[in-house]
Amino acid sequence: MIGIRELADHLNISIGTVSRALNNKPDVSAKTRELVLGAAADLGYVPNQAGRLLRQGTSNVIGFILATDSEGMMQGDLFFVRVFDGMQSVLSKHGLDLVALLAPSSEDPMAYLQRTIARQFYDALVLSGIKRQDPRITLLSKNSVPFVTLGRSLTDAGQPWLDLDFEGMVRQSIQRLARKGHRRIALALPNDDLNLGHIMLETYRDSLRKNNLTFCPDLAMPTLSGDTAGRDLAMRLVQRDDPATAVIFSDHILPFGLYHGLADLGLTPGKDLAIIGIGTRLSSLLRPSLTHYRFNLFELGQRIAEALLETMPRFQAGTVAKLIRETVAFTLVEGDSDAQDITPKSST
Amino acid sequence: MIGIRELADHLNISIGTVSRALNNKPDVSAKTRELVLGAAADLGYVPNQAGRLLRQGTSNVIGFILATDSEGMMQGDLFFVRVFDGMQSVLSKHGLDLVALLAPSSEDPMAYLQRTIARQFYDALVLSGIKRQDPRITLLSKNSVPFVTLGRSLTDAGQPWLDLDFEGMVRQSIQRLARKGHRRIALALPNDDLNLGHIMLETYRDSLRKNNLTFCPDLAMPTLSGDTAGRDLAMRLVQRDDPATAVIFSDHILPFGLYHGLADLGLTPGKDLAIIGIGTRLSSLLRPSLTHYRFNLFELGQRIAEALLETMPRFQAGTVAKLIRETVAFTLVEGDSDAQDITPKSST
DNA sequence: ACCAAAACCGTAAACGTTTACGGAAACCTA
DNA sequence: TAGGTTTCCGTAAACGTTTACGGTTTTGGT
Repeated sequence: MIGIRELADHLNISIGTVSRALNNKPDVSAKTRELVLGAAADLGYVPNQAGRLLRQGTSNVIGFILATDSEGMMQGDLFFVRVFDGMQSVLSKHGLDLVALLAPSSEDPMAYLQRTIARQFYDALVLSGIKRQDPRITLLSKNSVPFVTLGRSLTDAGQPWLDLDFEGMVRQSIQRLARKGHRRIALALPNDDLNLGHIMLETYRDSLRKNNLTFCPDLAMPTLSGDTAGRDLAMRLVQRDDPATAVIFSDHILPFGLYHGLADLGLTPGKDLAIIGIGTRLSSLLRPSLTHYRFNLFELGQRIAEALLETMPRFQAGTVAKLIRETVAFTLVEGDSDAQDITPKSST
Repeated sequence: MIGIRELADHLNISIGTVSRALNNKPDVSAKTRELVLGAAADLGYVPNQAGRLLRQGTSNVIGFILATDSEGMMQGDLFFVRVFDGMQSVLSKHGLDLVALLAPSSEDPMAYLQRTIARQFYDALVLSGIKRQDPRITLLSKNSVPFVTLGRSLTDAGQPWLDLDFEGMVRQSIQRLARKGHRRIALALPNDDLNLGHIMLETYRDSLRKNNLTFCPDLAMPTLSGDTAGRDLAMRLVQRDDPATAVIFSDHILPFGLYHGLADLGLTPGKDLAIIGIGTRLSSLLRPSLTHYRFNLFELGQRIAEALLETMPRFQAGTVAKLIRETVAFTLVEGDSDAQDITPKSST
């Protein structure tokens, strides 16, 4: 492993000049610059990151802190892959690398984060699995670590955030369902300490009102995530005096369980219960086909990366940083799971 | 952010002593050690990793290089989460951290790896998505980076490897199927440049022979991964002169498409075609229930971590390193998808 | 040909650690 | 108490890089 010293000796040149040549600094002639770059390529020189990090306090590495929920199950599963790709497509243009940090399920998230930022390994961080109240945000802010959150929180440190447009999803779903005559539309809510649930609930109430539907508290149903949750939910939706005729959800695993829960009850999705919510590639495998929303995760990743760059002092040269806070749009994949119109015929 | 210098000044002590106290080195009295540790905790001192890395060339960080296949889709999806957790449960005991490296889909894997090891950020690496011939292995070996592969390869640098027991899976599946009268057992093979496919194929041939079944080349079927592949496969299996009566697979997504492919043809899994292969939690959602094998991923992670430690000079004090090369066992989850006995009745 | 300015380059300090080395103090033994 | 041993601690060098500073050479204008 060759260092800048050897490279300099090899060219009979000082290490200062070599460094300047490599880093596109001025005060070095075009000729020697070429020479240096050539030799660097030939000898396979790569700057040692430790030395650089120590000297200028910057590592060119961004950390993406993945949330692991209480069951030790990564939130999102196959969700993040495209997001990463999108981020990297932007970051690599600026010489930045991206790594994923998996908090051990055995360790307290705050302790882990503390340790991580104290190490000073990462130039910036992305926080996911944002809680409604999230002390991690204030911790990062206090230590003035550049960061972006994937998700919104009541804890606000003025940081940029990106999020998926769950409001839009709920609003549009309710409109679709209302138009087809649904009056009893249920909402499957995620873990209560995630802000997501609150956002959805609020949109749900508001949107019901706008469609002249009455809000019924027991139709806003807290739901576990995971494979068995869907079956449970199926029971809770239809085995009651006033069954729901439709359900909206935000967990892409849920419909799998839901479908089978209905099947066990002898019911058919889209006929006995309208189903609509967030999906992935996998969702296309359901029959009857699931009406669901997909997000452009690659684009989301790109946007996160851009927001990150804005937070890093290094990239704010001249231009005043604008605070990126936005939700990314979704596209509807129409299926049969909410196709049926159940409006009572006016002429009997 | 406080450094060792400040810590030393605060105690009117030299930085050398402070460093020794913190690192459990001898040559420091019990009294001052306590003092130092106390002050460090009070002032929230955490050693700067850059300085340490530069001085002693070790970062306490392990990199897990995740494979991204040609479609830019992470191989494994929700597969790796438990593996990570298992690794961390071991690594954290030795003060090591784990990060996941996602190779950008736009970059050549070799170039990425080259860059990564040149940076000298990681004390050891884990390689996944191992190819039958894998130049990455020789690259790491040449640069004498401690590493472990998750998967076997023909390219052998004497490194430790861990793998799932696909041989066992295939062997046991064939036994089960043969016992129930199946004569035409198909095998869904993954991407040809993965070693996995060759291993499976070899076991398949061998195992057929041992069960007095004839090997029929057109039943060893190359299969894409992804959601549509299952549907295609369904066609190819049954719409032919001599349909297969059973199929074995190693891709946990496949059965979802397979089930629907069969449904479209008016056929029922377990009745018209026996299905058995690798599964995950999600697999339990299929109906009729899927007979599948699950691996203890947490344990696999632990084992990988142990193998890693063996490769790191730091942890080889005294004991001679043993080369860990093993497959982890699986457990069978019995379902209905291969339950039916199709042995022709001898008495009509 | 002379001087000022510009262009280029070398020297050395600095980043925060760890650790080899030597010295001072304390302890033990005779 | 003298000498030797142990225990403890401070000093300074080293890791590989960037960068401020000053010096030398070249350039360009008169």
